[in-house]
Amino acid sequence: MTDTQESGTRTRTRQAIIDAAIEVLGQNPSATLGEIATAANVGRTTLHRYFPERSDLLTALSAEGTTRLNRAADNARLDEGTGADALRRLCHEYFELGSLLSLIFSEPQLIDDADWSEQGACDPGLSALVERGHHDGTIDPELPATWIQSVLWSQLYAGWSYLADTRISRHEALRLVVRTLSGAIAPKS
Amino acid sequence: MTDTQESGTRTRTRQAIIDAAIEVLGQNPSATLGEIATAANVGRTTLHRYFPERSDLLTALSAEGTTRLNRAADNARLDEGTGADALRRLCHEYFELGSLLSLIFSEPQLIDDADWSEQGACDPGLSALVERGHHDGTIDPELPATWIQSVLWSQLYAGWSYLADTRISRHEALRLVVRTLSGAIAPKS
DNA sequence: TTATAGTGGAACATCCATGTTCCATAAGGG
DNA sequence: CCCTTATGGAACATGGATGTTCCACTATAA
Repeated sequence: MTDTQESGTRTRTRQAIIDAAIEVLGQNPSATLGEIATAANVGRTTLHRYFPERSDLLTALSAEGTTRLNRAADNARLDEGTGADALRRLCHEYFELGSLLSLIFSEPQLIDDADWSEQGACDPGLSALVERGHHDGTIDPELPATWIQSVLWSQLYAGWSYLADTRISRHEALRLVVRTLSGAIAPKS
Repeated sequence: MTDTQESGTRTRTRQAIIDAAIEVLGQNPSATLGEIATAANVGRTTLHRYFPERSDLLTALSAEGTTRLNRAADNARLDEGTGADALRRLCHEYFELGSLLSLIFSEPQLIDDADWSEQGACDPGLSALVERGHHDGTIDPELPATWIQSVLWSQLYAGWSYLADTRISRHEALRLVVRTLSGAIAPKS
């Protein structure tokens, strides 16, 4: 490697741009590079200096998104407790991702690791979690893991939008999400 | 009025463009007018003849969407039976809207009647339905109507996407949606 | 068949996001 | 303090979507 290192200033600027991009693109996926630069308190020239093409920025967003997603999953300790409890923990962790939720939801192809996402597949950790839930009786056995993944994400997105649109507190929004998600996956009597 | 009438041919062409626009924009909200024209089997020139500007087409889509939405709500007979049953019927009807679901979900401002949507409000029919469900014990009283509306739409969207992404049948997708939605709104024991 | 309504393609102008270059200036490390 | 690094603005080029005009072609009705 020639220059694996980057100045502290550059690292900070780069991160500011990525953060701003997540916020802005999360609200409006077709936002302009100019808007992103403004949100990052940076000139459009500077943005191009770090990410020559729009696709370069998207690639960086993909990496950042994957990192945050994995960190959240780690924090949720998916292999502990019942399936339903693990899913609720994952829901809590993911909810903290904020605008990244909207971005991933509206531009799924940005993340979709080549790993899973192969037509009908899904996150392996989630898949195992659901399977466990099917057996320990905390997750409706009629619901496949892929569908539960869809429900989880759509509920998270709904909750985040709800939080943005109403006067509700973050805590209350999360409570609603977890409550409806819990009911959705619960085995039917 | 001078010419409230339009030739049969023109009416058909106009409708073909609107239908195509719903399909195409439902899949990709930033689709080109050229793509829409192609999908409608119509020249781009013709499209401009009916809708001089893009905004004119969007206005027409708004009207068409509202019409279909209202028709679906009528078919669901929201004032009959328990709140939960009425909501399930509405879910069935809305699911039939197909690509319109995606379009409304990704471009909510297209529909948002000035009527409701006023920060924290929602469809009055739905609101009444939920209130009824709160009292007849079929809908979790902790869930406000606005949140239930969010859940309904996000579930519908999830189900429609799921249908598009997997090899599942339309009927099976709807079954999953109704099943999870029913659990989500059910009063907790 | 003739006249009219409806259509589609080609060519053109325009706008806007994108990407590039250049330069003056500000910031930070030595 | 000085020199390198980093930045932001202005100006310009480019490409794609949009909107317009014009004309030839087709179908339909009289």
